[in-house]
Amino acid sequence: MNMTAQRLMDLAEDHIRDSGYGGFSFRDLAAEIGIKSASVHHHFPTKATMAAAVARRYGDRFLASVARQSNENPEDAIAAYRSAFRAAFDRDGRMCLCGVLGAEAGALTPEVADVILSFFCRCIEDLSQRIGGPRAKARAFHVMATLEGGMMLARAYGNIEAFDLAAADLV
Amino acid sequence: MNMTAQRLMDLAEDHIRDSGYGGFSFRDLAAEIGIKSASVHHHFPTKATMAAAVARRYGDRFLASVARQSNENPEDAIAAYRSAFRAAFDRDGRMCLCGVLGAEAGALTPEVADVILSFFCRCIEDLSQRIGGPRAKARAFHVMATLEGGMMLARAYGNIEAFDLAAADLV
DNA sequence: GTCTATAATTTGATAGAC
DNA sequence: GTCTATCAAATTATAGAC
Repeated sequence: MNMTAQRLMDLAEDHIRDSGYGGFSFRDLAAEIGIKSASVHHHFPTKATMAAAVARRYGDRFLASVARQSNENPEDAIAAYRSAFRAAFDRDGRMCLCGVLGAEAGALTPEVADVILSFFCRCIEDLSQRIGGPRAKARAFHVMATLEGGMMLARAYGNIEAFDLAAADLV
Repeated sequence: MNMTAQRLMDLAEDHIRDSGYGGFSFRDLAAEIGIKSASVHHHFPTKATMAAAVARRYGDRFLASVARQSNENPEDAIAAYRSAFRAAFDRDGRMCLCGVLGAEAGALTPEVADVILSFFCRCIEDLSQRIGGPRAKARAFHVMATLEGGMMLARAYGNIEAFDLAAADLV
């Protein structure tokens, strides 16, 4: 993966997090780094392929980031996920890439939908194991839903306070 | 508002709930009821105007639906919201229209974004009053975030069980 | 209220030269 | 790896007849 492909993925990631799958075009991305749209096809054969690659990289990075957090007890695991999502939103006011695409599920090719589903499965599996106990699975679903929904509300309000209010009492 | 306009709004609502703002076109809607796209412009001047009208009607109907539920205590209010969203998802496997558009916030015109924000404000104001107590506002944000995120997860999983797990412990 | 016709733009994608 | 050139299709929108 060379530098141009990485810059293209960076831009696509920003656009998707801001406006969804329809929020970027090969022409726009190309113009933003000073090349032509035909050159983008050299790095990614189709738009769906590129979106899948971006979502895969996003998921890998996110999981790696929460894995670096401490893991003493269930509260730590939940806090790690909350702070990872919060930091991203605080940085640029955009929400979770997989959350945006998950909401648009009907517009996705199976290739992209698989990556999105995989992201949620991996998060919930990881959270479940770290939370533990008889209600681990339900608690993991609850945490992911609240954090994704909290980012959605913060997007609509244009204010991270909505996320903080929504996620304050997460247990 | 005549019957053709209502049928067009019904179709647009389904498409948006499935695939977002980019998930419908005037041509598609027109074809689905057997007219031409130029005729759609007679009922709605622009696509953004139509999306705003659809979102407004969706919000009015949703608020009216939860208002009809009993309101004895905070648990009743939360249950009313949960069952209203759940019933819609169970009916056709699609999520909340305002949730989808909220996630795509960057792609919306100010006109549409205003309606989406208004929906969440109205829900949270209503929930807050019915929940009551010192933590009412935070609890309302938490409930809305969990339900919207729960629908997003159910969309990604293609299974309402994800919603039920996420929302099971809502208080 | 619906139609035909069409404008103007954007989009995803390809062929082939350098 | 990037370019020029181009295609085929889709999209939003408008003008004006019926």
